[in-house]
Amino acid sequence: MPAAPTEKRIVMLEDLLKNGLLAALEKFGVFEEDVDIILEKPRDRGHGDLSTNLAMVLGKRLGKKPRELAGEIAAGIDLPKAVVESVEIAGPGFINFRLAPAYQVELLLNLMDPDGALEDIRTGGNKRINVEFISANPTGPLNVVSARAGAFGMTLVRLLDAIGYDAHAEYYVNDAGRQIKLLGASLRAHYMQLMGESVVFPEDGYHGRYLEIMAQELTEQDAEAIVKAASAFNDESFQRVQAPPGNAEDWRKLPEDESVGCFAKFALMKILSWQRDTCRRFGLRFETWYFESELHESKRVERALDKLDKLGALYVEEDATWFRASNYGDEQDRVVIKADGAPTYFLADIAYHYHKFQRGFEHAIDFWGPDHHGHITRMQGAMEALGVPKDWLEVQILQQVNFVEGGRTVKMAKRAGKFVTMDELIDDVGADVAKYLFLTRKPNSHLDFDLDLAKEQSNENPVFKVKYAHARICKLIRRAAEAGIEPGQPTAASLCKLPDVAEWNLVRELIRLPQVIVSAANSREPHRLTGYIFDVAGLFNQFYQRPGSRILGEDKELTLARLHLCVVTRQVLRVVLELIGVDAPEELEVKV
RNA sequence: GCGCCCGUAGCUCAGGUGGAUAGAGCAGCGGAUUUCUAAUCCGCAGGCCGCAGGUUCAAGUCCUGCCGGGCGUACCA
Repeated sequence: MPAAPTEKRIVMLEDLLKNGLLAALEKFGVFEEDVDIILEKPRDRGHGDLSTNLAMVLGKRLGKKPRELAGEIAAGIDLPKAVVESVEIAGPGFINFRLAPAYQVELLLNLMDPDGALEDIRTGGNKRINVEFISANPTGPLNVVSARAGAFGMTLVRLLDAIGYDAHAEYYVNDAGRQIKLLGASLRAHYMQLMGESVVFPEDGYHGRYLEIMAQELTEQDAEAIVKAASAFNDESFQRVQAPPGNAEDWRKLPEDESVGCFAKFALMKILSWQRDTCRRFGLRFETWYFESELHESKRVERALDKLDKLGALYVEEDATWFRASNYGDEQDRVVIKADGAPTYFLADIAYHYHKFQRGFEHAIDFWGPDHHGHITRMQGAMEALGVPKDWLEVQILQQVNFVEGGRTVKMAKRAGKFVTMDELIDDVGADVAKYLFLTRKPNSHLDFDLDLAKEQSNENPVFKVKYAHARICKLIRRAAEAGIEPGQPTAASLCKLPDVAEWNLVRELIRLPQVIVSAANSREPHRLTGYIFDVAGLFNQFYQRPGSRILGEDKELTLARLHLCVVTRQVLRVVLELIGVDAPEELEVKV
């Protein structure tokens, strides 16, 4: 477990500059402990590669005009020319540093080196982090809201792995409680109706068309077919998914409670198989599918309750048992055992998260919908009460997705059975486009997803621009090979020969990759990745299209240098596309 | 009522720990091009960054109060 410094090479550069500045400050009687030197990347490239506001911060204290002070500091600074090409004064008193091209090239080559920049950012020490996302109720097909969660969760898992954590994707299945009974009763009612019996459809039952279809199937399936369907769940995560004995006719004849249970079991089995397949289609890989029913059977729910009780975090009032959530910042206390003796969902959730902690995860990240944000405080409070470290559970709220079709918002309501399913989305726009578009917005902003636009597959779609840039580079390299030029691994000698501004603009963007990955991971904002490769693709296109100059030209050395730049660009695009789970094609068919 | 999120160009949105002239895509207008696959590139136009105060050398960014929109506020899950 190496205690690697964050972004080693970047830090080295910053230390170099800071030490240089500190040395220059000595004659003003300012020392390290007096000042916090901040180096930042200027927005405007004309202002160099790194910049400090030091003179403005110190101006007042030293009784000097910031701009003059900046000049004096800059004059006294001594830095190796191989790293810093120039130090300039600008604006109200900024000191701007411009990096030497050779140094930028070194950073660029690190991106190609397996032990280079991308290894330097692996600072997580292989700590295990649990990332739970989607966890949709198993009462219907996954809808598009889950698609956004899937795109985010999976990308965050890969990002955390990229910075050296051991991230673990998990899906929590709420296969217990009232809703499952309701699901079973709804399916049973549909089935009975098909068999010519008049039954009252359960109040608050599920009206989705998928249940009618499922009931229809049941009228045709025999016991063997049902068992066969269950056998699709032969992998370890799904051991709990079993077909009920017999066939639908047998279930119908059972006493109502048992009958509903059989129908529920069947519905659960079918729906889980849909959800699992949809996740696979979307490129989501869960290490664990965690079943709520297991929590109840293993008595973890009871044990969590006992533990809370022993710690004095519970009390009884009006026949219900309450958790003292208000002691932990919640507005009020919360019920864990209802007056009728049944545990609440909250209690099961406490047991679930406590077990997650006991399973050895050093940190847990949950993605929740906006309708659950009110639960964060009580959940964290319960963890705190159980002695779990305060920041152990982190909850990310993913704001709602509004689907717009024909200029109007499509309202989705699961119980009303009216929603766009994730499968439909994948069918219509493709998994890659959907993933990319979901990842263009930050998690806590509402997202308007224009279905018409996404389905159009027109050039308005940014994902095509990025894929196209990648394919174009592949084609260029193939072309070069046909002409007898094999670029091989890029070299410093060659890259230093790049003559154009457009090329160096691209270089400067490419070498940001490690920082972009680190910041996207730590801020839990994967949208920085899509923004970044969009910019990389744009800068590549500028380089590619610059007037009167081709990449494959007469001058062998120049051609090689530019091909090397292409190779690094391709590498960067690949790394990021892989992080967001989008394919990087070697070729794209151009649509007219 | 209370809590959370959002308010930036006509539209959809970016704008790490406060920095220099607030950016991009789309839509609009005008160009480039006999392609290394044009799903491209260049230019123009478009902004009281919701409003009002405050903090400071410096505020789209931080603080307070409003206004507007979304969501939540169960002995449901």
